[in-house]
Amino acid sequence: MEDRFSQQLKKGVLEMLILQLICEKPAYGYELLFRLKDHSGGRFVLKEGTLYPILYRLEDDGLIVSGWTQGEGRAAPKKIYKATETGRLENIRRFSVWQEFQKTVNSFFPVGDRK
Amino acid sequence: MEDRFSQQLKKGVLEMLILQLICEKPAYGYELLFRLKDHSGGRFVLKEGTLYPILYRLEDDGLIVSGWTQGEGRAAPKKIYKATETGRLENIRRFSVWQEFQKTVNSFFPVGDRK
DNA sequence: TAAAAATACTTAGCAATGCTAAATATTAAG
DNA sequence: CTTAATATTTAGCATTGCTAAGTATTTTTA
Repeated sequence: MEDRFSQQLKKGVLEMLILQLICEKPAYGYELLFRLKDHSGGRFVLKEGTLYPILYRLEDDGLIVSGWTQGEGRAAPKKIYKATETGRLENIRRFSVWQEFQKTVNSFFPVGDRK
Repeated sequence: MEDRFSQQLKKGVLEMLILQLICEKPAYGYELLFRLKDHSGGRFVLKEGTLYPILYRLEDDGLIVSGWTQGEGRAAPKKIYKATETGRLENIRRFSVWQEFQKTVNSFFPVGDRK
């Protein structure tokens, strides 16, 4: 299990990362679990109960849109998400806010501490 | 007002920063509001209702200890917090976790995006 | 071919933390 | 004397990540 601190650090950031992944390439939910896990070197391993509500929020906020795949062959239908133009702009804005945030936080620690 | 995203980014980080400030120098609550605001260039401006519960948590977790000032002159008593040895170790650990976390998150964004 | 595992999505309820707001009390400033 | 600043406390809400469980289909395995 993960400690409380690491858990809290993710707040907000997970949504940013999922939006970034969808901006890179349209994706369906279950697939994102693996892209997140792989891309983070196993550091962000989510259960479905964490991921799907994030997708619903992003859609409610108009940052992504969803559509079901038409039965290709005999595969079960999947819900594909892709970024809207608003979503792409918001993604850029969030990364910029995140970068500023990092700078501010890091400035609290003397340079010597940053190995 | 601040947007939801910026608000969520603070989760966990505020507690880390307050512990860091107290590790640097013992302090009382009200004073920390100003040190936080000044050190962050006005980016972390807390109400008392945000700060004090963080101090109580840090104390409950044994990372800081408190003591009241003896009436110096006719000044009202203040509750001074200082870091315990456990607190100093935990502070170092958290900064290390925070640094790893930043690296992982940043790796999701192509280098070109990082201005 | 029957059982098990993997794929895929949904939902309910809990825990942690930041936010607003307000109450209390003392001291300093007008 | 009234107001503002200092200083601490507490209550209640919103957001978001977590666990857990349920449903349904497809693929693998025994």
